[in-house]
Amino acid sequence: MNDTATALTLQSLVSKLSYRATLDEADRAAILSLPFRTKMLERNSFIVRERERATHACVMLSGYSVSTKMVGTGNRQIVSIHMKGEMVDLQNSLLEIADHSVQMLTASKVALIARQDIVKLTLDRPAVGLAMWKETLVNASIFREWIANVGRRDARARIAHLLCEFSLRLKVAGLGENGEYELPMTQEQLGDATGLTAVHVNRTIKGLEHDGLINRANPRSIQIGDWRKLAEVGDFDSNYLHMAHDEPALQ
Amino acid sequence: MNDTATALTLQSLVSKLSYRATLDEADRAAILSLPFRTKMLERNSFIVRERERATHACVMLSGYSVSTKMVGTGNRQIVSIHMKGEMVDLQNSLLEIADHSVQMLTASKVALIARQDIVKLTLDRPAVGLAMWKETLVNASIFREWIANVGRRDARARIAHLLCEFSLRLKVAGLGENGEYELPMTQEQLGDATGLTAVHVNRTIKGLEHDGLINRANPRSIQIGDWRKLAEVGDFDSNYLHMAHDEPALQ
DNA sequence: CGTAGGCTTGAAAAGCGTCAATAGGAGTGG
DNA sequence: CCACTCCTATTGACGCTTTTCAAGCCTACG
Repeated sequence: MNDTATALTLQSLVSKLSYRATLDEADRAAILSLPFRTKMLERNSFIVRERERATHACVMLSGYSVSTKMVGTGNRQIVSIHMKGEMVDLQNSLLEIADHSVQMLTASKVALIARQDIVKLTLDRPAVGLAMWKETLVNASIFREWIANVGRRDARARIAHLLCEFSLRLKVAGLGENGEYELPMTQEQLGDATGLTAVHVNRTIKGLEHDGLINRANPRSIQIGDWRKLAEVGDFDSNYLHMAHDEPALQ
Repeated sequence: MNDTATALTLQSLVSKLSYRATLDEADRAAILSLPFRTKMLERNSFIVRERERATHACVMLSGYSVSTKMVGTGNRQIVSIHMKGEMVDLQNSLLEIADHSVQMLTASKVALIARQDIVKLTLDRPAVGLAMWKETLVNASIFREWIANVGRRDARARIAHLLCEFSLRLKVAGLGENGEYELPMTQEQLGDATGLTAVHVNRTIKGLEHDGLINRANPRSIQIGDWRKLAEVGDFDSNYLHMAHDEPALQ
């Protein structure tokens, strides 16, 4: 399972965890030697569904996925989006009963890691445990920002904020440059992420475009026309992403 | 500093961490011997403010506090509430620059623990690290539910949901019985937690009262008249709190 | 070339916010 | 103990943002 090809597979996880924590050689080696299996998942397929028992965490190797929750009225709320290199579903697997679903936005390749191997790694290499814990804390910080976004900003600011967040996170993931990127979601999904309807998302995006804050060659390709203004409209401050102070994406 | 009186101070933290994780005697002893100092904080005072450098985590020994974020328009969003026995501000202290403020709702006693002592404890006793990590994961789960609450439920459901959450959490903390408890916040603060205005919170609560879902001897004392209906209106399912299956509060 | 999913637009309704005024209660100082 | 003040709760009228419903369009893909 861990042949040369796949020995590099978890390198993206090592990089991710090294970003905010100090890991020594033994720590890195322990991560790379985690037992895992890769899996190709189709668009719209689920890694786990709310209320199911989750047994594996997974690392996104390509594509995008979202964490979602359904509410009583049948509406859906997207609570986070996951990109290449990110660990998904630690929450569900460590806490056993899933409190949310994880669904692919695009066809994606993932590496599955069993719950007990994560626990064992944490106990054997506490520095790695601390690093994963910090990742969880950063995710929690993003959740807090999303609560504020959905709770206290109007539609225009919510969308602008999300576009700014995407811009930075995609840049860090190597999926966009100069404020130019492909939106990873439909307008309906943008609505699910911002607590708006698809109709109103549409009107709001067109409004931002009309005002020159963004340009769109087609509905999904975003080019930020005026970062400063967009960030102002979206009340965006990258602090909550807890990126390194010398992060190139922040320059 | 750790005399007999204060040796029991962190017992509430031991209990909290033992709730979802397995800790042996050495683990418990290590937690109890954490260096700390206690502090009495006034109502409305801050433990830490957004963008400041946080150096200490703290354990709530009495009273209530909230984590808040300000948005551009001057509005405030409460992103979580903290009760007796809970660890606050791990996020801020481990990640260094605070992404939110923590403010007392009531006069409260807290125990302050230095960041480096938490890190050291994690590295020395990885099982304790795992336990604290799990607490962070549960908090993250609550954040996700709040995103869904604020994003996809109407005012009536939001308030009903929050009242249900309070009921369970206060019962677990020993601060309420039979769906009867004192609301730890004003209607303005309820609005900040649910993304509504104080005026609309007032109308909504009165609506719930009018329909017999709750009773109020005075504005702050809540008695849930019909738990089942209130939970239905609030689309409340306690799964996201990740309580033990045999938790008495769930019976 | 036909179909389905996503995008766009309009009109009307609903929910919630804003503004404004009043009332109640707890704490403070005289 | 009373008067005063501040904070919180309550209520009404009005307006605006966002939703809902409905229809048409575009584009990728079979």
